[in-house]
This record gives sequence, C-alpha cells and structure tokens, in this order.
Amino acid sequence: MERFKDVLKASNLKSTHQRLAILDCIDSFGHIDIDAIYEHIVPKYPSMSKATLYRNINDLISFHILEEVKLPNQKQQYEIKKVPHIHLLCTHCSKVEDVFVETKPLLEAVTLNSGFTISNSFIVMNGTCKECKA
Amino acid sequence: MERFKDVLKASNLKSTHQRLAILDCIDSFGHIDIDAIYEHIVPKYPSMSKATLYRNINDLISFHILEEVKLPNQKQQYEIKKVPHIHLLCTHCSKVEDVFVETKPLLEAVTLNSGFTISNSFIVMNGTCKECKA
DNA sequence: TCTTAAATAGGATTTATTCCTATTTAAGTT
DNA sequence: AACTTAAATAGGAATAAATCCTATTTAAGA
Repeated sequence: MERFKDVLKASNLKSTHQRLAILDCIDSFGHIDIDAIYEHIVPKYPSMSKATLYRNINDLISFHILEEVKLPNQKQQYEIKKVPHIHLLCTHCSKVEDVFVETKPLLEAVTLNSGFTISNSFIVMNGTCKECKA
Repeated sequence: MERFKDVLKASNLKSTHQRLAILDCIDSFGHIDIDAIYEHIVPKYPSMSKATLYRNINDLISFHILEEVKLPNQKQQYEIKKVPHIHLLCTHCSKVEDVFVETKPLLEAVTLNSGFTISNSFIVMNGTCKECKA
C-alpha cells in the first residue's frame, strides 16, 4: 500500500513491514480490535510482537493516522482516520457500518443548550442492520 | 439513599452496604471510573474488595441500573442509568456534562440513510466548557 | 555500501480484571 | 428476637491486558 507509505512519511515515521501490515489490516477490516489485528498479522509475520502492536497503535493514534472506536459492550476497536462519520453497530451480527449524515443542526442545538464550544463529536448507534432484519 | 434500596429490590438484589456505597458514589460524582470509585469508598469501608467492586459494576450494568460511559481518550466511566442524553467532555478540565437535546431528526436521517433500525444512540462531544472559556 | 536514528523482539514487569471458596450478611420466616 | 438460607463479600490466586526495557535489527538518507 503506497498510500500508507506516504501517510507515514508525512509524519516522519518509518515504513516498517509491521506498521504497513497493521495499517493494511485495519484498513481492510474497517473496524477491528487489537487481538484480531494480532491474529491476522502473526501468520504473515511470526516475529510480530504484541509490544510492537500496542506501541504502534498508540503512536499512530497520536499522529492522527488511526482513531479509536468505542462501541457499547464491545472491546475497543480502531479505524483509519477519515472524515467525520457516525458508527452503526448491529447488535445481532456485530457488524460496524459507517454512515455520513449531516450533524450540524445537532451540534448547534448542543452549543446553544450547553455553552460548550464543540470541537469533535462521536456518535454511535445500536440497532439491527438491513441484512439481519431480512 | 432509600431510592437505591428500592431500585435494588426491584431487581431482587440485596441492599448491601457495598452496593449502596457504590451507587451513592457514582450518583454523587455523576460520571466516574472504577479506580476513583474504589479510592472514594475504601476509607469508609476498608474491607471493600476490588473483586466486589468489579462484580457489582458488572451486575448493576446487566440489570440496567448502571450504564457505561465511553469517552474518547479516557478510562471507561460509569453513571446511574437515566433518560437518554448526550455527554459533553471538556478537553481542558475533563469535566463531563449531560445535555438533553432532541435527537430524533438525526436518528431519522440515519435510519433513512442506512436501513438500520436504531434502538439506542450514544453521543459524546468534545470541546471547551463555559467555565474554561472564561 | 555506510551510517545512524528509529524501530522491533520478546521477556520482564506492571496493571487490570476475573476466579475461587470459606465466611459473612440481608432479609424473610417463625 | 432468634432462625434459616440463598446471596454477597473478602481477599488471595489466577488470568488477561498493557507497558517497559534493552540488545539487536532495519529503514532510509548520504
């Protein structure tokens, strides 16, 4: 993935095999937790250390390349940072979907109501996905 | 707190000192993490065991008496379950505020956009609170 | 190819959470 | 007020999760 090499370079981070494998893995799953990343990578890189995984996850988050995704009643997951969006968690199949919906009116209502200056919002919804309803 | 005795009784849970202390503590703080609960209770009940604390938190969540509060870049916190609301986290003073704002239009937009049937929503916003702005 | 700062491996350590079971207790009953 | 019993606790052991440490390896620029 050339794309991730550029992303890493932009933050002066070396493009190690481990890092690229982590980013690749998270990208292909969309949303995934630490253990699943490890299980997915270790067959390809048997020497991959959990310390390396944890360290990289934390580093990549602080460089805003990854973002944590906190879902109700679920282990913490991670995703490639992208434009703001809402997460939908299907409580039947545990699939996580991204949805892009205008949130400005809500943010404005909250600002008005609270006096907070909002910088970020994290919105998760629980429910049943289209497939599980069928 | 008679209120919590009734709540526990309604779920056929015994009103132990430990449980009441836990509920009291969470109620008075509004939002608080496990370790802070422990530190707060142990001076009053030196025999309080961490196992008891963890077990009770989990039990009270499964009886819908408590709810987990997942905030970005923060340890998991807990609150007394109440009517749905939005959480505001001040990134300066780490205070957590509740705000009650109409979310129906957003939920409808998401339903329309995704085909999900939404059952619950968890909304957190980051920003600067009124006091920290001053 | 050489150099060097950055990154990794993997075991040790620390921290977080759950498990186990003998003892205690809440609360209903007599 | 004492009796009974199922539920709950204490606290140490076990397990799991995350971080730390440092000798070795590696990416990448010269």
